[in-house]
Amino acid sequence: MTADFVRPPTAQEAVLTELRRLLVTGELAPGFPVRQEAVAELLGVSRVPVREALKVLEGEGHVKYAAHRGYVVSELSVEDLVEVYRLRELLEAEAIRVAVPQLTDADVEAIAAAARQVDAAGRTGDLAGMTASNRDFHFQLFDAAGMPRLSRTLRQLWDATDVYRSVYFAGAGNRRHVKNEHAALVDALRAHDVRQSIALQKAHRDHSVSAVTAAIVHGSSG
Amino acid sequence: MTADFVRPPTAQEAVLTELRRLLVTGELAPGFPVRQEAVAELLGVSRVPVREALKVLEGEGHVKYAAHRGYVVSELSVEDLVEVYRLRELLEAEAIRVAVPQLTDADVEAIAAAARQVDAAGRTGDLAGMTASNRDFHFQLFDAAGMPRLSRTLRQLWDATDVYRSVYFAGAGNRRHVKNEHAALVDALRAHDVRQSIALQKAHRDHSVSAVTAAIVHGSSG
DNA sequence: GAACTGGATATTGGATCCAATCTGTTGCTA
DNA sequence: TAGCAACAGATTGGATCCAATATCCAGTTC
Repeated sequence: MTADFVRPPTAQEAVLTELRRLLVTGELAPGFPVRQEAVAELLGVSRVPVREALKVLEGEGHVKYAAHRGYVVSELSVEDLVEVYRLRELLEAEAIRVAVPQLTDADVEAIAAAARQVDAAGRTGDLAGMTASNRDFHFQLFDAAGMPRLSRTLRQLWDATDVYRSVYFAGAGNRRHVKNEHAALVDALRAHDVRQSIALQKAHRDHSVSAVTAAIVHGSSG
Repeated sequence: MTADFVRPPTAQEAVLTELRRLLVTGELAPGFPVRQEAVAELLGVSRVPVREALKVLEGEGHVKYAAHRGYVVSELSVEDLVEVYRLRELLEAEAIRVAVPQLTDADVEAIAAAARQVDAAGRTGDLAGMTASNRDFHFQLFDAAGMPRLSRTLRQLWDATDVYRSVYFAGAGNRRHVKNEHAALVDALRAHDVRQSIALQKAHRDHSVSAVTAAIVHGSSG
């Protein structure tokens, strides 16, 4: 019997996972109301676990809630996006500052492996795979700082723009950029060069921000 | 009829407010399990809104959740505390950097008024009043940056240590410190002096960290 | 005596039902 | 026609009931 299949211990978790997927794929699009009954029926559960999952997503900013009016998928304005990237700049720099000096060879290799996975997913045009392994690449680095609260905050910030991120990976030119930038960052990590790592991460981030900005101004009706 | 009392539109909100109060006053002490039934009975509601409120608190890190085992009030280790203060340092500096140049006279006066309220509460020994108006003092400044996500993140960080904060205000010497430091900060704000404001906020924060650290190592059994 | 098995109890998880609120529409009135 | 009241349907909020799981303890086996 294969042991790598774990059914979620609770329905709330299963609902949460599925709602996250619907949000990042855009099947639940920004601005749309989330009908509890519809979600419950879709997933074959009652509304109770749906409501608990929605409360989690509300805390993460993915949906907005108004009493007796329900949940709506959050829309990200350009100002929000700029703020998210500014906060990421401050916090990712801290994570790198702390993590890089204490990276082991095994850490670096794991990060490099994630970079190769991004690349592999890119070659097959697997957008979901790219976003997942890209996230893996960056958070292996951030988590190495050993600051769980920092990691959690960074995850929230990344989550907020996840809906729009896949548009960046859709462009072939961007994919080539990503590959080169990841490779350069791995080199800097291997050399334990903090300044260079921070600079490369910043450049990497700045490249994606314009693509995501464009996605927002075109995608949103307002 | 006085209009300043608004009953919460939903029970979840009422439960959330009350649970927050129980957490900051320590009536729900770190490490203790939160029995849904007990909370529900205490507040005269069913377990459903209690569970939704607990999911919010879980997202904020106030309680920890394990499936089928329920919620436990989070404990803050000294490492957690150090991390929280480091993140505050980074983010509060940013808030001040953005807010101070664009503070209006009215903003400064509102902040100064909050400082007087802290002082007034201090003279009557009203610890809850002190923590509340102290928070008001600082977040009027942070919010003036016009960065809602930054404000939200800072609130989470402040919340995390709120349980332990009142011990700081309990000392008469600390109260005098607070008064002087708030006054100095208001002067710097009035002068629109960013560097000085950041420095004073840092000193202010550093003074409280040792008191809170002491509270943790004495209060916790581990 | 240590480890395991089975069941009793406490607690959480989820489904269903009903109440409260919101939204859109119809019809009335000025 | 503009505005308002009343009603109907849809949707959310909450209470209750039952199921699933965990914990604890007694009894059994080796």
